[in-house]
Amino acid sequence: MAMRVQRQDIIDAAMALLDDGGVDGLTMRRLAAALRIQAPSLYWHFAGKQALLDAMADALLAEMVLPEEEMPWDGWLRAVATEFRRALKSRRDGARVFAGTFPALDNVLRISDRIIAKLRAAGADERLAVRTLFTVQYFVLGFTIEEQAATPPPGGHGHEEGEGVDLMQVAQRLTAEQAARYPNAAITVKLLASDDDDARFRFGLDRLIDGLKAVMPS
Amino acid sequence: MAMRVQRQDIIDAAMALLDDGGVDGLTMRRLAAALRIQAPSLYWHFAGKQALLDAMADALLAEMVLPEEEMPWDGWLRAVATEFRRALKSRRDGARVFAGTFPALDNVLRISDRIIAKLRAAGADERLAVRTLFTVQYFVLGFTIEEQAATPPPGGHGHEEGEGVDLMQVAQRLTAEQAARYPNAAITVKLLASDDDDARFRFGLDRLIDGLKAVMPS
DNA sequence: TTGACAATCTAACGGCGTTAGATGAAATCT
DNA sequence: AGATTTCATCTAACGCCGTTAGATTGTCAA
Repeated sequence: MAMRVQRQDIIDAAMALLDDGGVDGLTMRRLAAALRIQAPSLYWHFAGKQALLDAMADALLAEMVLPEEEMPWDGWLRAVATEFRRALKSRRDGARVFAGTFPALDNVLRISDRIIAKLRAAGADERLAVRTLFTVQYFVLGFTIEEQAATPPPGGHGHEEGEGVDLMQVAQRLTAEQAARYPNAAITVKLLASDDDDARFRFGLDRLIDGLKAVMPS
Repeated sequence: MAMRVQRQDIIDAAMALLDDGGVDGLTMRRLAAALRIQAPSLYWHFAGKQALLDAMADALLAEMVLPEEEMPWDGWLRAVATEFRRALKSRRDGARVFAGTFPALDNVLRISDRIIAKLRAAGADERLAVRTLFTVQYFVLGFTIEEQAATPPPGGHGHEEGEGVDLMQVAQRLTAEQAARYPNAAITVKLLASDDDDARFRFGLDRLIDGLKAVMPS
């Protein structure tokens, strides 16, 4: 007699399933099992798996809180980008889920709209505003995908040795020959593994926004 | 009696299969069929599909030609980034293939090494050089993934109506309600569909490198 | 000739997304 | 109250997928 499943229940369960198992462990059958129904029943609520993933991507953005309206555009944009990364990281493989979609869903539209409005209010024309939006988005998305692809240093309470790339392991597996031939690359891997992700993110974002400042009319 | 298949033959065939069918159409069975062998035979040459994809990602970079050594670092880096995008776009879904790997393979190491060397020669310390490298890489990768996810405007000789997102179609499917509530977002989709990809890429890349210039010692 | 090794084969396992069509439960209408 | 529609689920199955186990072939060296 269990209560019937609603669309939002499915999204919630899918998010939970995403957190353990990652996107590769998220299957329609497992999702159905978690909801105590059979897999084909999901297709009454969603046209297919992609539609579910689109809804999940949109749900990720629902958690975003936009900064106050009064800030100057550059600080505001930096805050939005930081919040975007936070939202993507709130679920395992969140960035990969988002990157695989092109959803014209409510939250995506809502946030895009706000960003464009802010930039236009700061004096940008349509094209500059749109290009700025997407440039920042590409950076954040690319950064976060790779950030989530690396298994966190051993602190991460229970990482199950599943998927993900262990940077330290990569560094050690470089053959002596490779390390000798490409010494800078060898250093890169080691340094990347020890660098602070938040600081790295801030570095790139600040460079980008610095560059954008130079072409904004204000 | 047909000649036995070599590792490189498999990579070549996989690249060809990637161009029609995309990454979703690239299966071990189809790849084997194209080579006139059975699917399990592939596992003698590659440990698994991921190893094949890693090799493909590395092969994408093999086509990169680095600019002359004498350029100033900023122009040189811009040229490398442009060439990186070109290499990713040389095959359908190339950016997605590359993004799904973390290969410590020869071409990746070789090119990383050259970039770090160039930045260090320009006065950057290790950390600045590494952060610069990855910041640019994230932008290019993010940009190109989304660029390749959009089906090109009707010019693209035979695009088979397969996967990919048609921006014009997205724009038209926005409900009147959505367009009314998020007018800036509606404009965004239309403008994005009509903007020139090369110019958009140059815009973001130039802003990024401008921002980097401000923190390079030189 | 005999062995070793490289490269392929057949057969199968378990899992996947998805479809077709029947079945039940709840709300709505007459 | 009974009939009908709509919502939500079910069973059964199809055609793929990546991958493994283990037998079999071809080729070259000792």
